Amino acid sequence: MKIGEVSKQTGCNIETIRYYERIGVIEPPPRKGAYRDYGPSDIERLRFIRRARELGFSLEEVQALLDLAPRPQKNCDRVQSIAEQHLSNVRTKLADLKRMEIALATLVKRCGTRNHDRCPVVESLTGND
Amino acid sequence: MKIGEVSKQTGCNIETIRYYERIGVIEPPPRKGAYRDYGPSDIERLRFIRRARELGFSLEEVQALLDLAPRPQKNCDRVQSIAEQHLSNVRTKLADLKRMEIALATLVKRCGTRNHDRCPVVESLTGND
DNA sequence: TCTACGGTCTGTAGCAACTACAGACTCAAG
DNA sequence: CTTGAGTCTGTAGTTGCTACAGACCGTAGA
Repeated sequence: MKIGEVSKQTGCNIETIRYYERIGVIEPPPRKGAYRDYGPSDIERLRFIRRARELGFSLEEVQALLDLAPRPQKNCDRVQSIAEQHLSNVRTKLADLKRMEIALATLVKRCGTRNHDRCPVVESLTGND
Repeated sequence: MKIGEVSKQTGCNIETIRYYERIGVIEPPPRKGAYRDYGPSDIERLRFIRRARELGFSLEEVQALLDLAPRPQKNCDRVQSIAEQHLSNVRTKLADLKRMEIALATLVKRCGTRNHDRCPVVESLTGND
């Protein structure tokens, strides 16, 4: 199976797949002639990576999960702790973003009311504190 | 005023200030001898940048805001539209993160209950869809 | 005046996680 | 045998910094 097909089946784009190979997240597949020749297990692995990335795991975390995945029962605790750590990071980011959203929404709203001589966005960014 | 002092007063670190100069977000200040010599308006500008960055504006957006800021009344509409656009991006990210959080929390929770032969995190990332 | 020392200078390289080429090559179909 | 789509390698760009190395500057104390 050639890389274009793999790309279609996994949703990873071609450059990304080669990139993963380069940095060691996936193994270099054998070659059929000059072309990389992928098998079903490569598809699985790439799908795993893709799902994990969609959940916001870093490639480093993905790598760790991939190393633990072959013996899930044995490594469940460690997998859980990676996931928990990541969840807590996500929650931090979420809180940050929420604060940003509130601040921005306030600004934009003040723009709408037009009870001002000056631009409230510029004013607030210029700030005097 | 030397760069170290500016760094303290603005919260931008020294390398970052020089970086902003390099990419043209701030003007190169005059030199006193070999050293950059900043004035109060540089402090203001850097504080503006810092606040905007904290609200998640990209440097490109910050640049645009800085260009518009000197005539706030005239450019209020454009400032508003940058802010609105950004707010909408923030809301998109917020929604994405929220989805991630829910998915992760579900996984981690299933880990906790231990009603499983296999690791639910690995299972779900491996997936069969 | 010499010297030590902290701050500053320039220039470059690194980070994450891709993405985007250029320019060469391959391989199957017509 | 040629065409053309797909693939190959290698390198550079993206964003917003951060982290050096190695040189230099300027001032305070001896």
